[in-house]
This record gives sequence, C-alpha cells and structure tokens, in this order.
Amino acid sequence: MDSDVDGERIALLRFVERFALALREAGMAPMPARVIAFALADDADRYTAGELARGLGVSPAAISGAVRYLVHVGLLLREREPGTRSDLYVLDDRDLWSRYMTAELALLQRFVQILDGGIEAIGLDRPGGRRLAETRDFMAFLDEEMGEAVRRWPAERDRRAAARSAEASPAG
Amino acid sequence: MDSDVDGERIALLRFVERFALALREAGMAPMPARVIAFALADDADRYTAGELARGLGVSPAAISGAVRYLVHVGLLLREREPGTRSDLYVLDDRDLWSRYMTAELALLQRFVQILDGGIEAIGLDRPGGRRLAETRDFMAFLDEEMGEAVRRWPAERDRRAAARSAEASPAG
DNA sequence: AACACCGTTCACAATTTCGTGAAAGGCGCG
DNA sequence: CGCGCCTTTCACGAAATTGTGAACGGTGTT
Repeated sequence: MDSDVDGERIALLRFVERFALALREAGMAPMPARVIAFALADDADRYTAGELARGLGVSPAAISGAVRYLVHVGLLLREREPGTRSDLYVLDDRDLWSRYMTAELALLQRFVQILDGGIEAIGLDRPGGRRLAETRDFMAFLDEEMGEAVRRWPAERDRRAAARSAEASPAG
Repeated sequence: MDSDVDGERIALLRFVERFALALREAGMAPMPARVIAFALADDADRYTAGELARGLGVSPAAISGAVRYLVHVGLLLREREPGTRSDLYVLDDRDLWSRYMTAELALLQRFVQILDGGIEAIGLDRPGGRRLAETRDFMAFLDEEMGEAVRRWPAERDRRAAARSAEASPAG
C-alpha cells in the first residue's frame, strides 16, 4: 500500500502548524516558526531553501527571510557544499536549543541594562525605583539560573536519551 | 525649584517606552507592555484604569484590554475598594515575577504536549521523530529548571535586597 | 561566452493588529 | 429614582506585517 506517503505528509504539515502556532505565541514570526518546525520534524538533517519551500508549499521568497532569522538566532546553520550553487541549512541538533537559549538570554541582559537606566533616572528613594530594582534583580537572577541550566543541558540530554533507549529495550 | 515634575514625567515615559519595547520583543503586545512598565516605574502601588490612561496619555479604551491581559498573566491584581465605583489594579510586587513566570511555564508544558503528539504521529524510528523527542526533553528540562528557579526566587530576592541596603549604608 | 538554475531582493496586495471615538453598561450618590 | 462618573464594548480607520510574484544577481555548466 506504499504506506500512503501523502497521508504522512499532511500529518507532518498538521503538526508543523500546531508547533508553529505555539512558537508564535512565544514570540516568533509565522514563517520562521513553520520553517524550523518543518526542518525538525521532517527526516533530513539539511535542506536547501528550495526544499523548504516545496516541503511547506510556500514561495521561495518567504523562505529567504525566515532562514536568515533562524540562522541569526542559532536554530539553523548555513553551510556551503563545494561545487554546488545552493546553500544548505543544517540542523545541528546536538546543541540546537543550547544555542537558541543563549541568544535568548541576551534579551534578559538587555532588560537588566534598560532597568539600570531607569533606576538611575528615577532613584532608589522612590517606590517606583525600588520596584525597578527588584525587577532588575529578578531578571539578573533568571539570567544566571537559565545560563546554568543551559550549561547543564548536554549532560542531561545524554542521560534522558539513554533512559529512553533503556526503556525501549530493557536489559534489566 | 519644584524639581520640574514635567521633566520627570517625560523621563518616566521615555523609560516606559524603552522597557515596553523590550517586553514586546519578548512577545508581549504593545499596550500591556506600556501599562506594566508605567505601573512599575511610577510611584503608586495601585491604579485605577483612568489613572493609567491619563498617566500614559492614551484612551481609556486602550487600557481595558491591556489590564485584562495583565491580570490574566498575573502581573496585576484586580481589587475593589468597598464604596467606590472603579476597580483598582494592584502591583503585588513581592510575588509579581514569580506569578508571571509560572504562567509562562504553562507555555512550555504546552510545547511538551504538542511535541508528544508529533512524536506519536511520526515515530521514534525516524530522524525527525528523534529530533522531536530531543526537543521535547529540552522543553521539559527547561520547565523543571525554571520552576525550581522561580521557587528559589523569594529567598534570593530578600538576599539581594539586603545586599543593596548594606551597600547603601555600609556598617562594617 | 551564453545559458540555465537557484536564491535573494523589491514592490505590491491582503490580512491582521492596534488604538481611538462613540455608545452602552454598572454603580454609587443626590 | 434619576443623575453622573467611570469603565467596558463595539465598530471603524490607520498602521504594521505577511506572503506572493517578478525582476535581479551570482554561479556552475555546456
């Protein structure tokens, strides 16, 4: 029955839309969200821009900006195979999310800077200034904690992957 | 000299815009971002909708949806003083950010659910499925780590506040 | 050296989102 | 019980964003 590849494809695209929707709620633009969702869920580990466009059924033009953003935030790597005329967008899945979170943490540091400016302008002798200071402390704390978590992730990932394969083939 | 209150007000609004811009990059809509930035930085610890509208120089209509969202995510509390006809929006600054983060963590749990569905549909025997599983593990890990960090925050906040006042009046 | 192919950029059309103004709804007060 | 104030809701106009189609640029191929 050829394991109807068409049904699998629409199931894949359905998941892509669901996942992309959640990514959008987390602040990502629609097209980058779709592209990274598709790249993750489909089976290749490297795609040309054209493959992404055909796979998602969107125009190549829409891919361009999306992959630029995704490369910028570290979710895709751009590579070039010698002797070919198209860039390859690579999922470096070992450190994918670490890199992404590291980029996200920069936003937290920006919060801290902006708040420092506000505290200086308002002064710690005012209720507003004290609240900004407390907010600043929280952002800095979160930045430290998440930075440490990201650093722990590689080891944790291996442990969970091992647990998953142990569960798949329990040896005792 | 009356410490020109007008200059202070525009300085305040300038900070509000800067802070709100960063909040927008983190995914918040413009008006809620401005409202919470203003509420934090100004000196009152409770505001009516009208005060927020006048303070920001926007229409009361714009406040309505913004405060509904902010109450929903836990950044503002709605209160009602007996014998008055307007709700009060209160900054409960002691647990403000803890509550907010807790709400944010729900999004991470949703990621995990969506990814579980995708893994089931695609299967762990395919590269895409394995990548989704790794992504799922990361989201779950981050959820746990951030949850713990949020739980540690109250104690950490007090420690940092104490350090700040010690710095302000060094006693030895 | 001209061709063919692929990705990017540009300008446009369509959708969505945002904030305002006007009308409606509650609630306390006279 | 009616009035007045404050908030909310609704519909609209404006502005920003999104994705497409067409032209452009670069690169390998014949």
